[in-house]
Amino acid sequence: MTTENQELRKVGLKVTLPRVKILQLLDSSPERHMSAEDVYKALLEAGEEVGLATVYRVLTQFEQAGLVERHNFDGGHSVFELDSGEHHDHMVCTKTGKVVEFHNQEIENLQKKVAEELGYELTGHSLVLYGKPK
Amino acid sequence: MTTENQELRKVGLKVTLPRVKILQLLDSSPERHMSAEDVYKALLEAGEEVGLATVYRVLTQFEQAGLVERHNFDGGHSVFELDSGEHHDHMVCTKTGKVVEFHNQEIENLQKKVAEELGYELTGHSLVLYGKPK
DNA sequence: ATGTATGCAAAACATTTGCACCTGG
DNA sequence: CCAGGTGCAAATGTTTTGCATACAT
Repeated sequence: MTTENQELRKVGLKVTLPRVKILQLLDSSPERHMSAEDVYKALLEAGEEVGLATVYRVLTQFEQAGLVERHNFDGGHSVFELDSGEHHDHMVCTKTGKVVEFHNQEIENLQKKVAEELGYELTGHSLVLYGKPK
Repeated sequence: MTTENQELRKVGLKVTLPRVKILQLLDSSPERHMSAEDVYKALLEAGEEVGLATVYRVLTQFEQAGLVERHNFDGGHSVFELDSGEHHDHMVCTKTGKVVEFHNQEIENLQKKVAEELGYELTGHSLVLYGKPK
């Protein structure tokens, strides 16, 4: 029984071919941040027959199950990445579209402080930096 | 000569009815953050005949001219707000959806620092905090 | 077997664009 | 007058959905 199968069962999803293939792909791809289209094309190239609609459905299920995170970067489409369990933010190269992950505890702390000064308990945040290579 | 006309001329845009109306609306609306659809509906309700395509074109021109800022919050559509000249980020109340603006120079500085450590020149960023009232 | 998942095509959105007509300077 | 702006409808790109078929348990 593979790791993927166990992960799927753990979150209450039936073990089906598309789900296993997509999970494997996200796990093994050198590019951690993929759009639904990216996933779809990668599977086709690997000779797997999966419908684009299924890719969307599965990724959404994975998101709800906490297996992946969905990010709405600029550009009109969402990107997905396996939830590593370690929180991080993203920096997007405006030239190549490359996504770099980073974590800065100082920024995290300041966000919490800002929220509290405004009278809120911070429950989440989205931080994306855009820049060009220097 | 109204303030709106002057602003349009200043950025090199012809003074046309749709542009003036949209600028007035953004200036006077109690809700500073509006989608293209919001603007379109508000104008219709005010008895103004403007095409949705024109709203999009005008808002895009305003953005390029620096009159408004476009934000891609979660939810699949962009929201626009008049550029007050003072940069700020947003905190969204997860309970009421209310949007609060804030500015924190320390965070701004850290973002720049992070980008540079990653080898990029920071050209933009998107920071949205989510929280519930305490 | 049987309820769920899938694939396909069509629908649903938000946004953009082509084009004939209208308008501001 | 005439370059540029507008309205409409059609095109676009992304994501969702309806439905008949295929699959997991």
